[in-house]
Amino acid sequence: MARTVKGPDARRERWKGHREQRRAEFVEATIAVVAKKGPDVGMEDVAAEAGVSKPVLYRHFTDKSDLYLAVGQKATEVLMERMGPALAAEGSIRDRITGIVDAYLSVIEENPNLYRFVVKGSFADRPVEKDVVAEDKNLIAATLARILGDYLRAFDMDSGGAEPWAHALVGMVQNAGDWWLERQTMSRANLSDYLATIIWHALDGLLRSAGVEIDPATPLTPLRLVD
Amino acid sequence: MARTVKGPDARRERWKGHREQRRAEFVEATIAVVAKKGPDVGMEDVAAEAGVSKPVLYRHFTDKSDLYLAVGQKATEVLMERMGPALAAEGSIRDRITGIVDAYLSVIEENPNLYRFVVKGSFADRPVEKDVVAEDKNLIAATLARILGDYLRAFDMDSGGAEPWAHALVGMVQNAGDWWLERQTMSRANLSDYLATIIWHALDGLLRSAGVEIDPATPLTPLRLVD
DNA sequence: AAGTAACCGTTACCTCAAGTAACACTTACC
DNA sequence: GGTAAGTGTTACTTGAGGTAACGGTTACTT
Repeated sequence: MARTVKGPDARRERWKGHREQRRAEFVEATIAVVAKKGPDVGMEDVAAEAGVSKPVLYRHFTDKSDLYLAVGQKATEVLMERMGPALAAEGSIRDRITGIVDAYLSVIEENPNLYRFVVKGSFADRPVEKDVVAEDKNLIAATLARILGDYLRAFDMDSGGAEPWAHALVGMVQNAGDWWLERQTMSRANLSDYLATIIWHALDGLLRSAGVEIDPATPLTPLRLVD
Repeated sequence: MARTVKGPDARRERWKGHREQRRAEFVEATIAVVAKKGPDVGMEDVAAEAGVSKPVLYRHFTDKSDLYLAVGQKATEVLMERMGPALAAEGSIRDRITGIVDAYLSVIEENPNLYRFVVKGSFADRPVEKDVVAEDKNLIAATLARILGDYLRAFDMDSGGAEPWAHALVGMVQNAGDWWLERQTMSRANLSDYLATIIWHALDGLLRSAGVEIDPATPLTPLRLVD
């Protein structure tokens, strides 16, 4: 009895969650070993950190770039979690922009090696197609583009520029952050403020040129969150 | 007679220029083979393209990253040559910004594989320290920072923001250009205009907040060229 | 109870690109 | 004629990514 109704064989289902969990475990191991030994770790190091030999690792990831990709996604997730509150926060626009930028900077400041691993160590050998960072940046940029587009449409403006805008903003913050991370010649708060100023002025100019006036101190209710 | 005054032995000097020329030759070969076979070429491919075997290549470059670096520098040189005129051009500020951005985009549009090789294929294996792209981006950013700083000082403004500004701008244009290059969903002119708009507004806002008013159509004599 | 589908894990190997050793020949300065 | 630079070759070493082949465990199926 029980289930003679059998789905395709319960032995197959038995592990469903387990595999996911195991992958996550290896991703954690990678992050740990990167934090310890710097961004130039190999598959063997990762396996060792997880207390296991290479083939086991390869049972869960087809490939180095597969692992790297997973790490990148995890990192993006962490990043998003940190930026989410800043995105949704109450307060003036100016302050919210600063908050978002600063959230980003604080994440890379706290995990410099992970950041380098994901951003620099990418491309996992051959295939330029399967770019690891690109995926993550695109995800972030897409999120941003959606938010921007919504706001533009809310003001009855052309939303065609939302995508280039989003990618421009992402690149701007990322590159400035990268520079800052390597030689820290100013405080984080300072940089956040500089970047937020640039963004704010650009945004203000854009709206102004469409005849929309906005006060930097206006709270401007969020249209929607990260979703 | 002649020169019994001997410098350290003329046999050493004899090749001085030659080595430089040879390096340049290999750099050209790399660029050629990358254009032909895509950004994922190995040392053997490069050597073959130059009609020579690997060890010869290694006589002139200590290392893969050494070659990559040289290629990056050459590419940066080309880029600078193309952006130079746009930097120095007469015309309104707005137009000049557009010109500079468009010059950049046109270069990556014409050499997509070289661009990918330099930007993505970087990091030449292990050493994250010796980052290939970073060098070039820093060079460009430094040039920009100098120009910006000079202008800011000319207006008696705090020039401390010039460096972050420069890195922000570089990242912005680079990332937007990257996105555009992969999926060309808008015309180059269109993107140039969007980016120039962002930059112009940011710049305008910065000056405005310091009480300086500037007309986008003002020619604004260049303080100095690339130098 | 026997079979089997999924996992656990190992050691020892293969592969391929980066980089090197060792060797031989050429040119022009000394 | 000696030698310091360069020209070039084939054949090797190295190291990291990735695989083969083996054996053990668990819990579902028959």
